[in-house]
Amino acid sequence: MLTPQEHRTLQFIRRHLAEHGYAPSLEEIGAAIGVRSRGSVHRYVSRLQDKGYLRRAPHGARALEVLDGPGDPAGSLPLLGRIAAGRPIEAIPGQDTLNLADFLLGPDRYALQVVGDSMIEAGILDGDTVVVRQQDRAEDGDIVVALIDGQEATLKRLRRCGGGMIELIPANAELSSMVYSAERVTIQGVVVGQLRSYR
Amino acid sequence: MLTPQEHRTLQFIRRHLAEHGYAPSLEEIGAAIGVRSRGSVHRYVSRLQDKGYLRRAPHGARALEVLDGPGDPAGSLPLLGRIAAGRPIEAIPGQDTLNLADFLLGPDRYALQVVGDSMIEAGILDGDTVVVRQQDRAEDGDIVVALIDGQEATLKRLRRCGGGMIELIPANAELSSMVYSAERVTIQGVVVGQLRSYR
DNA sequence: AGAATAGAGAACAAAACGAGAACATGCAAG
DNA sequence: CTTGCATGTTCTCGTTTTGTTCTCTATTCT
Repeated sequence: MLTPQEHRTLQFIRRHLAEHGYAPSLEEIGAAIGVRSRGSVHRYVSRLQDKGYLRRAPHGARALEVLDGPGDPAGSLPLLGRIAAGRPIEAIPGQDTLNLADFLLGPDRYALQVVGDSMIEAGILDGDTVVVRQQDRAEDGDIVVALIDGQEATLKRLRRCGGGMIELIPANAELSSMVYSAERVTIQGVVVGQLRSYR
Repeated sequence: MLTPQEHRTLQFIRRHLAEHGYAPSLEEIGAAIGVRSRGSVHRYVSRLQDKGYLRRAPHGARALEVLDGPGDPAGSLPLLGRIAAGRPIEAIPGQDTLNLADFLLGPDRYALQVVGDSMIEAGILDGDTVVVRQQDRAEDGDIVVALIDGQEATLKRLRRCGGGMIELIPANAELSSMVYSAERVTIQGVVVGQLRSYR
């Protein structure tokens, strides 16, 4: 079992890792847990390593890695069924678990946070996050991340007009679609998923 | 594990790649992370390559490819930034990873697949999946799973009227809201998240 | 008192860092 | 083809940060 200081150390390392993407230095850990001496911090980290909570490369700066503690989330939700207005919730045969990874993850994917209302009628609201698969081709009707003149990035629905022209259609009646010659438009990726968190 | 500079380098390469479709030059990377010397940048890129985050063709200009880094924890996506129509993709300070579990999972949550268009103006489309937190209370304005007369389940926005009446408001101008006495309505949960997968 | 533990800090070693020179390579303009 | 430019590669140098190993002291517990 961990001592209070060891626990604080591990907590801080986890938090720092989540927040910055890289491990803290001994100095930083010390500042966080209220210890001035790097040597003392070193002792904590060594003990956490011995107890199997951390892995560490000798002499590598910030070469800390947090190992799986007990009780890490599995990444899935119970999928109870379908809800339609005015009916009881109906189970989906053969489908009782929603695995987030299967649902959204995949190779060459990344997330972008959407600013603005240009795709609101496609159910993509200001502040939503879209999952984009990186690729340079898209089909008509796909929602794409497009680069115009190598400068402006935008999220729009794609349609090919005749004559090498490309139409980028917002899903917002207040905005009008733009038509560009194909050379001016580069497709950076296609939206394959979307997610939102309330509050 | 990555050092802070290595991390910034990788983030910038990812973003540049997503936005422009080709890798940045050493000079551009240097400018982005605040290093004047191409040699130093080269060292970063080499180290990222050694650590398995990048692949690189020798002597090819801008011949960089981002691999699925060993440091990317399972169940997460690289969050490259914000996209607003007509602007370059802008990095989000202090936020470069989207952890699906943090984003959507939590205690007492389950998923429901939505059938119908009754919440379309709230960005919840037919076929979307909503994440619901099970609870029997909700605040005005929450989107709730409500059970009417213990029979019909429905997804609506909640509003309390005076006199023990409850209004369930669809987000669809073609439908009208329904008002029930409080006894007839049971709240099953509150929508806390939503996700969608295209194709 | 004696043993165990924690923090401070010194001293050293290794790694990371930034700069910049020098050279190689590939590409495109002339 | 030659030249020039952008780019990648390989160095060296000096500095700073970071990790490692000590010893010393204070505190706690038995």
